[in-house]
Amino acid sequence: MLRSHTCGALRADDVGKQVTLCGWVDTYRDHGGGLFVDLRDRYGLTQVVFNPPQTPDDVISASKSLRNEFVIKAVGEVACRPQGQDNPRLSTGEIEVRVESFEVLNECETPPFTPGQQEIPGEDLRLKYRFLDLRRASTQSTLVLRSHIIKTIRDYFDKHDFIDVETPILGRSTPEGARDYLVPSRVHHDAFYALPQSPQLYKQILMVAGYDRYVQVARCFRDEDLRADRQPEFTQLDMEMSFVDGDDVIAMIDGLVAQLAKEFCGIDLPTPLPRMTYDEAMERFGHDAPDLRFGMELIDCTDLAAESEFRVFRGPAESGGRVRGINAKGAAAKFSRKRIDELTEYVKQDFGAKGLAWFRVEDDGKLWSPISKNFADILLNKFAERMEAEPGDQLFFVADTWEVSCKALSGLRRLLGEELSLYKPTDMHFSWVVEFPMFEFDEEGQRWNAMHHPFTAPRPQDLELLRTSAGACRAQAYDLVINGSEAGGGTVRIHDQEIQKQVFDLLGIDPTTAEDRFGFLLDALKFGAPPHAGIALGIDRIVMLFGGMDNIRDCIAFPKTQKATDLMTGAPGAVDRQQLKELGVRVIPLSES
RNA sequence: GGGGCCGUAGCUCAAUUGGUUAGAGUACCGGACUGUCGAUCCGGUGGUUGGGGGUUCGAGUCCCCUCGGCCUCGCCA
Repeated sequence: MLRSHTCGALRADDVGKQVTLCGWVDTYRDHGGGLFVDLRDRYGLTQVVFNPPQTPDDVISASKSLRNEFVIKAVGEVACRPQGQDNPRLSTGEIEVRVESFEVLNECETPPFTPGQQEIPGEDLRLKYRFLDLRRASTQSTLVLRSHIIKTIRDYFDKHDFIDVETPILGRSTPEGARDYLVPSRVHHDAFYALPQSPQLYKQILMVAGYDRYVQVARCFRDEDLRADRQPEFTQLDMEMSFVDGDDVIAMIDGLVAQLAKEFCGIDLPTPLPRMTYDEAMERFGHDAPDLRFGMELIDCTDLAAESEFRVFRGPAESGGRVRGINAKGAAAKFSRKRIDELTEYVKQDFGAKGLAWFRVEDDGKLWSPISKNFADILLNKFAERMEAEPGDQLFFVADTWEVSCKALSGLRRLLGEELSLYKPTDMHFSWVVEFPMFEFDEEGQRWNAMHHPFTAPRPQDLELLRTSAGACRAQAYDLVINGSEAGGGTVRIHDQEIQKQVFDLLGIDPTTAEDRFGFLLDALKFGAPPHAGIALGIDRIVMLFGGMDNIRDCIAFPKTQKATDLMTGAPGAVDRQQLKELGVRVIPLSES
């Protein structure tokens, strides 16, 4: 060991000890006669002092060459700081190390930015020089948090008799779900592996194999466009249980979430966590992962809209659409016409809404709007009553198809919730959304798609609907929602071949295709598959939410940019012609593709 | 593929309606200073305003193309 202590270890108790510290020069203050260095490692900062009489003259003059981010080893005695010169902002602020000798372990070129500086550099620079960015205290504490969260999760499942089984990274492409990352096979011309989107099929196989409680911290890959909370490779806490139903899985995760909340937020979370059906979530919030840190629920006014002469409202109301509104309580003064125009543009551009209607509630309780002349007074009063409008409120309405009204209003609700500070940044809310639809209709392909995946079991009482009305069929599926983010999702799996066949049939997967794609799973189901269910949690998102971050890149050591590149390594990059030849792969020029 | 924001010194930012030699803080270099902790003080280096084209007497500023970063719709569970 080159060091006797870390830079976060020393306290007043250690005064008088001879110590050796190693670390990076976080800042230095040259006083001519002497020099102060804040020496940094991942445990903290300790002030090391190059000053007479403890520090010999030649050592002091040598110390003048120190610069930011030099790596040094300093030997000296721990001393109390002079009276009144404690630094209460440092945990080591009562002491300092008076240097007797030191060694530069490595110099540092003038860095593009320093981890100790006040301003955080642009994200592109941080990603290019990730090794510098990762030296910053805040990124280090995030990765420490991540490590601790994962340890808590692992311990929790270990305590509950789960076993950790690794599954392959090189697997087989399944056209379901997201776009696969492909890896060409050298040995087999014209054949490709796919990186796993999740270990879904393997964990079901493990259930058939009798490993009735499986868990894995699994890296997953999806070749889709990125978002603030989506990376092309990400980490799931994947688990599966046999001889259980959905409630058992939910209860198991409830226990885990309560422990995480206790340990990392200091919250005593009552369990079971609240549950809401998908249908209720869409009706009340317009979203399948509603942010329940605040209210401002969607209120249906379709019946009232149908009574109006206003075509914009009456049209959708009479043609199967919906007219719904949200009430921004007491916020009318905060919405300038310009801001309302921006919000209108937002719902139009992002969700295809035709517009955004709005009313201000006047002091006399009457609704006022540029469009209010289109409504009889008596009808306006009904709207006001339905919306629980009080003077000073601002109402927004979207009149459109059910789908557009959900998307536009939930988007608006999320935006306004943040803008109007309807919750504290430290608030945490955990809940479940359950009973998702089994299928969603793909308008383009004019066919049903699995909402989760094709092995999701329908609710027992909905088995009949598989034949009669697929759209109404609800799944034994459940999503964990934290602060309006989908933090995880799982299902009870089909273990009955007959039901599986029906589902495939509905999805338009014929027996030959099914056999070709999932034959191994169907085989396994024939050989004594126990009832099983499971879930996968998004570790990155959970760390992001627990750490109060708004961006998934900040809790991943080496994340990718929005265009899925790594600015540090330059990945993805061109490869040697010979490599391609071995793989039997030829690149089509961009102009031809 | 669509929409939006951004790109000026190593870094963080400023620059009036399109107007003279593009500034500040910090970093860096040199000097001063015996206790600082965002040290201070004095001096200095540092710019293809992301790149290309255009409009104009004149472009950091306006227009077009392009590259890059971020947010978002589509996509994705």
